[in-house]
Amino acid sequence: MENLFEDLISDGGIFANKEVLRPTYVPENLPHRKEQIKGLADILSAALKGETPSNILIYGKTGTGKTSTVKYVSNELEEMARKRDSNCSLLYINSEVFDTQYRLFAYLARVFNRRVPMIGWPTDMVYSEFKNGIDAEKRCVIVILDEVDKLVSKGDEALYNLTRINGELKNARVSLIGISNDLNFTEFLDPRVKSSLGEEEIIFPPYNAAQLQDILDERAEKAFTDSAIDDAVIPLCAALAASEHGDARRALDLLRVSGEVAERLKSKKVSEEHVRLACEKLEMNRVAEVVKTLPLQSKIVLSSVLLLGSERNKRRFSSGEVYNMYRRLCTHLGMDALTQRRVTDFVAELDILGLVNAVIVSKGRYGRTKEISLSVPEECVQPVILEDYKLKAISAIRVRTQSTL
DNA sequence: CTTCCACGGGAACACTGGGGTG
DNA sequence: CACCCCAGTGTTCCCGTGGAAG
Repeated sequence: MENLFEDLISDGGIFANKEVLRPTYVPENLPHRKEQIKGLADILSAALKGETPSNILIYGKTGTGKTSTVKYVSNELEEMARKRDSNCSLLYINSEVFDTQYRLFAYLARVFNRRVPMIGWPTDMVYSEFKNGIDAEKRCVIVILDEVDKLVSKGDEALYNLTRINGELKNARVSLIGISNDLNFTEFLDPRVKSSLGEEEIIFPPYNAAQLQDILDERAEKAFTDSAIDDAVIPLCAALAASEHGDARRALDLLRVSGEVAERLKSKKVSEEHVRLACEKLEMNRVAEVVKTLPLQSKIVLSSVLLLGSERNKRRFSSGEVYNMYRRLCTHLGMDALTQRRVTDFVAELDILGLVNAVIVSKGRYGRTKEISLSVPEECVQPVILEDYKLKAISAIRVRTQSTL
């Protein structure tokens, strides 16, 4: 009797090491980023000489290698610091996780062995705990704030304090590296913060198709077994990703999923067809993932658009229609409806997430609305929404409205 | 030019989960 | 223990505004 897993683990030998294709993997060679690596290293080398490096601001869209580059350079720097016995450390902080002033300082204070609760204290107290903690010995600390725009969206006080902290320290020195997806985010900053944080700027331009191809080639070498992929596969992945803002992460995902698809289809080789399937699958997953993590109210708003779509034979609806349907849904579900104002915010969010398309149109004499339409296939959204146990009752509405047609 | 309706910015408020103090 | 302080989040309230049909 053959074991159930026999087939599944004796892979067709497509992958040699799949980890290489994961976004968290930091390669030892980053193609087409020589300039940025050198720039970063030049600035940070000051830390090894016992000076304080300038603050750095790093710009670039998603998947342009910002995080990988910074991590790579940090590793090198830390290694050298260890060799030379200089007290210099780097702290990587994802500002999406520590997205408020309080949380950021509380985390930093904890890193320097101060006991600080994650909520409850006045912020200035947390701040001075952190300050005392870091100043306890002579050292140089480089704080890396990834996705720094997320932190700024809730006020720039945190950054303001961080950029001024050196003036209050006796022993330690702090420099900052801010990483941002948004090229314009400094516009909302206090000018003092802006000039201090942006002492040095490094830009990561999107990769073009040829560069993406180099990246993929390099990784594919390690990830796949010999001649497991068709010659056309990598150029295709590169081209598809390049058409979407040159996102290397996406290109790598595409390549990995293509391989997985081929594996599942028991194919010996990854072909162009597999890439196309992978592309669809990724898009489906993306939508499903986004919908799943939506807040409850937002799901209801989305359902309203969905229901309107199945009730009338239209695709675009005015915000009034959507809001009415939303109220109906809420009463049906036995929950309190939010105000129209609030719902417009949800619609705007859904718009940004790309689940819905909303355009402001002025109907002259008859005022102004947003025309809202679903911008992803219905069958991607519907099942995911019904997964939410609080929204099960929606399926009942659906049946009823259809039978009244 | 008026008129209409929802858009969307901003202030205010409510609530939560934690602190310290007497 | 009761009580008030604090940051953070989600919400409502208020209101000025845009812009084409009438």
